[in-house]
Amino acid sequence: MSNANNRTSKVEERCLKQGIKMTGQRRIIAKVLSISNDHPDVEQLLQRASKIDPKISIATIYRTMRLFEEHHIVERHEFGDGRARYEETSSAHHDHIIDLKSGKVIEFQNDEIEKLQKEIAEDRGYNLVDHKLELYVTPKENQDS
Amino acid sequence: MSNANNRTSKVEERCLKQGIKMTGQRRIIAKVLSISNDHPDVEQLLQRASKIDPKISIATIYRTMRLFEEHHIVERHEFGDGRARYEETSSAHHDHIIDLKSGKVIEFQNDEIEKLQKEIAEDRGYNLVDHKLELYVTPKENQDS
DNA sequence: TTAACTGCAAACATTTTGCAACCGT
DNA sequence: ACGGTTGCAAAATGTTTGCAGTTAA
Repeated sequence: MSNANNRTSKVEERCLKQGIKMTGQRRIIAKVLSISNDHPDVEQLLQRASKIDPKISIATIYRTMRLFEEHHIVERHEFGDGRARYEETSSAHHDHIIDLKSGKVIEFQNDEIEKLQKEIAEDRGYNLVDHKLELYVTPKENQDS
Repeated sequence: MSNANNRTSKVEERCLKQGIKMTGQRRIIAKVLSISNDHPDVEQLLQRASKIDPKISIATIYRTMRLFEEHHIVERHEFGDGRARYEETSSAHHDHIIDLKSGKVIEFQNDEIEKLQKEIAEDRGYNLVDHKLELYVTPKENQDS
C-alpha cells in the first residue's frame, strides 16, 4: 500500500478538462475542495491544505481560489461574516439558508423562485446573469430538527 | 433668507422617535441619507457630508451608520464590490437588481417570491428572520430602456 | 455636569501584489 | 530553458478602536 490516495480528485479533473496547469499546490487545494462538503473560508482551506503540505501559503490559496472561480470550478459566497467562503460548483444550482443560531449553511433549490427571478429581470429589459438568494433564519422553538 | 434648510430631515425624525441623541454630525448624516435616493457607500456619504461640514470624520460615518443600522433606520447591503452600501429603510420591503454594465441598482418587489421564501424556511423548521435577494443582470441588446 | 460623542491615528482583518526563487512542461 | 507559479513580506482596502478633547441634554 504505497502512495495511497494519489488518484485525481473530482475538482482536479475539472481543472484538467479546462487546461489549467496543475501544480502540486493546486492538486492539494483541488483535493481539499473535493472532499469538503461545507462552505470553507480561506483560513479553513489553508488549514486543511496544510495537513497535506505544511509549506503551502495563504497567498496561493487566494490565487488558486480566484483562478478556480474564474473557471467556474468553485463559487464564492459572502454570507455576511466578512470573509469569502467557497464551494465546488455543483451541476444543480441551489441557494442557501443560513442558520443564524448555529452558523450552519443549508442548501435548497426552488424552480418557482428561479423562474420568477428570470421574469422580473426580463420584464425590465435585462438578461439575468447571476443571482444571490440567502435566507437568514432561526430555528423554530418546540422543535429539534 | 437666513439659515435656510434647517428643518429636521426625515431620517432625523426617525432618530428622535427612537430617542437617539442628535449631534451636529448625526444631523448632517441624517440629512444626507434623507436626500439620497441611491445606495451610497461610506466614502460617498463622507463626501456628501463634507460639503456641509468639512471637518466630519470617516470614523463618525462608520459609527453613525452602525448606530442607524442597529435602530433599523438604514439597511446595509453588500453588492459584491467589497464595501458596504446603505439606504434609508423604507416601509415597503424590496430587493435589488444590479446592472453589471452600469453599476446601477434598481429596486423591485415581488410578493410571490417573498411568500415562497417564507414557506421554504418554515418547511425546514425555521423562522425566516431576514433575506437577501439580488439579481445581477446585463441590458438586453436591441433595447435601450 | 457628565456621560456620550468626535477626530485623529493606530490597529485590525481580509485580500492583493512585487519580487526572487522554483517548478512543470 | 522559460514562462508560469510559489512563498514571503509588504501594501492595499475597508472597517474598528483607544484616547484625549468636545458637546448635548
